[in-house]
Amino acid sequence: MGVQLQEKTKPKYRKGLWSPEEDNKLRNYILNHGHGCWSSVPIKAGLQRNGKSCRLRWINYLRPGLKRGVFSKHEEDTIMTLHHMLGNKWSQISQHLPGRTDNEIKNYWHSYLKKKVLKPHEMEPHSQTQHASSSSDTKDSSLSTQKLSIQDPNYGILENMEKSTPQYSDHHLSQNYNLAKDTSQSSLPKLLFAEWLSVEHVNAGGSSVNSEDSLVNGFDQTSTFQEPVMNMSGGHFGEEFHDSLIHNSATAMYNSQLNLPGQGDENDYVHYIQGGDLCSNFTLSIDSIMYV
DNA sequence: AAGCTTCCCAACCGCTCTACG
DNA sequence: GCGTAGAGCGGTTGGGAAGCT
Repeated sequence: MGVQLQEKTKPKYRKGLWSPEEDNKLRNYILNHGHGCWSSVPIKAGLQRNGKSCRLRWINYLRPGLKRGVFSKHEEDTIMTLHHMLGNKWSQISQHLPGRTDNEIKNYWHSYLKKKVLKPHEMEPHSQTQHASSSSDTKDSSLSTQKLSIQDPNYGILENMEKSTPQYSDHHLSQNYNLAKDTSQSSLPKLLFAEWLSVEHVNAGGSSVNSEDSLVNGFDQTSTFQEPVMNMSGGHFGEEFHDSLIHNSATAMYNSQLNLPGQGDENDYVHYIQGGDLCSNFTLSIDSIMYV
């Protein structure tokens, strides 16, 4: 009886944190075969997990193109705006933040933005110069500093390497973050939109990005980050928000000193964005420049 | 130095929705 | 129409790291 009952019980699935070996198994399987039916993935991949757990791990951690790291001011603003409009529709909000998962946004909301909404008068002064920090206490300040050190445009795909081989990330970061450091006195996390530009265009613009960096694990991260493209007509957002996006993007581009044809002042960049020339010429979406 | 507290975030849980037989 | 399985979503939890006393 007892034995029969035991035999009928569901198989014991492993729970808790994923090991690097499990990550590798899952990643390799999905990259080679696709996920298909999630319930069959752990069996075929040789994992002692249930399909749901595999799906979550892939979506929130292993999926190529994930950004991770500190949320930028624009991401933060986007979350605040969309949350005001949509409520706790994290999956919908995440659709407007490429490289961010709903879980990540949800966590960020509960750990930081919610407090910011509740206590705007206390949080505001810090948001001007330290929006990456979760609060004004010392722990969060130090945390933000720590997190800024790993704010890599390719961090999403380098994260595993960074965790297992810190020396790699140190080297990599020192190579690629001079610009981010130089362009911001304010310790704001910045994701340069050069990340989404083709290598030729980036190099032509005076920025140096190793072409190999955009091809990791056989994935073209550049193209990965270009989708989904935000509705430029403003259909997703109010007109005011849309205009501010355009303006902020133009300002960011101006500050980044890209060599765009006919560049002059920030207004030229606004025209590029609004006219669509930028997107067609530089394979750039409005989503990507939001992160500058 | 050690114990306690706080916070972050990865992961789990439970629910709803959809597709299919 | 009903039952079942799979997928997706949002709420919640718990481990661990960091700060505090």
